[in-house]
Amino acid sequence: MTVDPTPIDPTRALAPRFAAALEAAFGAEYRDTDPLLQWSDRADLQANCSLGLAKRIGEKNPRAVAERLVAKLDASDIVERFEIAGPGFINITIKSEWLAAQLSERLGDARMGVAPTAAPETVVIDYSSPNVAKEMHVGHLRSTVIGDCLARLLEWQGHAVHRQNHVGDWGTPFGMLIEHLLDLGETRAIEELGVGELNSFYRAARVKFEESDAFKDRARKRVVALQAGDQETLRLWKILVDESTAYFDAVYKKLDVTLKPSHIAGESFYNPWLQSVVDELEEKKLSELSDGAVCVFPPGFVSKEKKPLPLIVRKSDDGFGYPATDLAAVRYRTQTLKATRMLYVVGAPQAQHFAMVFAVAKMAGWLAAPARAEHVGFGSVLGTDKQIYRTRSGETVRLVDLIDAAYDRSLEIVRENSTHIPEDEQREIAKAVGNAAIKYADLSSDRVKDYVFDLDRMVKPVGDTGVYLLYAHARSRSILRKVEKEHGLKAPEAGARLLIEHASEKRLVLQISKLASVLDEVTTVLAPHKLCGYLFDLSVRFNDFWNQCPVLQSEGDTRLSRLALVRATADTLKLGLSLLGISAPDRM
RNA sequence: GCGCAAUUAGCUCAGUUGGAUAGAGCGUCGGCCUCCGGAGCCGAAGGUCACAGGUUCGACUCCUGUAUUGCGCGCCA
Repeated sequence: MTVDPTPIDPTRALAPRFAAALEAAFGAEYRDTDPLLQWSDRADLQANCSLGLAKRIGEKNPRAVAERLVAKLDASDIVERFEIAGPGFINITIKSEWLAAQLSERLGDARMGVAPTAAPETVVIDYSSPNVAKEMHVGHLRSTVIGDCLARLLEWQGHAVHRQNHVGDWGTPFGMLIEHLLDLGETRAIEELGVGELNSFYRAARVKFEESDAFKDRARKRVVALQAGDQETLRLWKILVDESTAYFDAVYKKLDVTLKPSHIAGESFYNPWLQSVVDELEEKKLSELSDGAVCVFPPGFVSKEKKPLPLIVRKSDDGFGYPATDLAAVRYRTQTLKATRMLYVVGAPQAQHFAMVFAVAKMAGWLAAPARAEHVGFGSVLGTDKQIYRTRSGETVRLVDLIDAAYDRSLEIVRENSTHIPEDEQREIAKAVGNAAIKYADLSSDRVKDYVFDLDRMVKPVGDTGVYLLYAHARSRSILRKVEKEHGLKAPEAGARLLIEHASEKRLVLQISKLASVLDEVTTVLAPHKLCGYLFDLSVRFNDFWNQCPVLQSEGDTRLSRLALVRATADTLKLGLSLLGISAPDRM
């Protein structure tokens, strides 16, 4: 006995019925016409295809087209009634019994009836990418949160996901960083880095570099030694990398992010292949020498005065720039990791850079169908003054300070509202609340736009916030706990009888039924904010149901049925939140 | 100068492939506790979808132009 992999979603269940009706009414060539099924605020669903069809058929009256279509529709098991409205919209009311049966079958399923993808891929997600010996700041927040969400989603759908943390662990700054480390002494340097004092470490090195010619000279020589593979220099470099890795790991744990040290494949990782990238480009006659630098001029990219825009693969001083590293990474990911989909979760300003890298990679044959790469760009984090988010003194904000601030505010709120919960559990809840606040605020608006970071707003337990969703979830769990304790009733399992009687119950179940198609859309267009919107709507409908349909006070089949709805809601919220990277406590 | 993106209610944001009356949240005002958790719910006020043209049965959505803002544009990553 296998569970029907067809999702509960009535738009999917109806799609083949429409295809058949379109063929019956207008001929085989109309079978594949999109019925344009949409969720509707005037009915449960609406189909908008009649208006376009009328034109194609040459029928003047779209209402007549709708009538012919409805006459051929065989869906009485799913649909209670079709109504033709306005110029020819088909409004659809779904049978409550059908919805109930669909949901009942999937009750208690860990995937809420959503089947894994039929076409699993190997997906590389490049995200977070902090710099070694440098503080993580708000700029890393978005990449980390968005990338981690996409990684969870795609993995859950059944894809093989490779998380790739492309940390900045190579390049000229390491000359001055290593020399500064030597000045401090290894022990003290490790101490400083160990407690996360990366800002002051980096800044001190920078100041010396700018103020002292002697230091600058040492730094330059050190860079040469590093690139030449000098053992002692590499050992010192490794100290910086290891200390930073431990620091990043602590931040990820704090933020509840799935990145681990093993996911790090930084710039240095690609060093062995940089020359061969250049060689291969030269062999394929794709590159040319321009002012002493090895450049590729991908077609379609022009700078000022219509000059072709180069991707500088090797600089005139023979050093490799980041384009070389990025190209080596593309080649590694398609050829070694066998990725067919690559996501680069990097700020929107780098759109042109990635467009050029991908174009060159295609020219070189490193990025060929079915493999494709997508730059998952995102906007800047702004302060409430609409300027780039900074501290009052104008410095960039440390990511850890931000997380801590959210945690502190959350703890205040939890202490105020959850006096019945012991203190150690309050702290755990506050961690979840703080992370929910930060992540939901980041994920809930269209990622490509800038967003305003407003801690006061995001930790509020009211409104469209992560905390509101956690509360809805905790309320639902509270009922399930209570009914078990007071009445000895367990949460209903698959097959339980569901009675959808009240309008708010139907609205709730319809919302639950959308999960599969929402998740599909979210991973297709890489838009976590659509999942946020879905979960917010679900919470609103649940709270409405809560107010209108008493569970514990009801009896018999009604109570069991409502319990099932509570369980389905709780499970859906928990699942959806977990895919966003947010953990939902059972009580708060 | 060229290119990319953005512009929707006082504020922060949604708006599906071009579909009916452009939706939420916050804030404001007014209601709902003999009721499972009030961190909740319901209602009201609030809009020339930046502006001007165009495409069509129909435009927040597509096209052109203008304005404003942000970001890119050969050896920093």
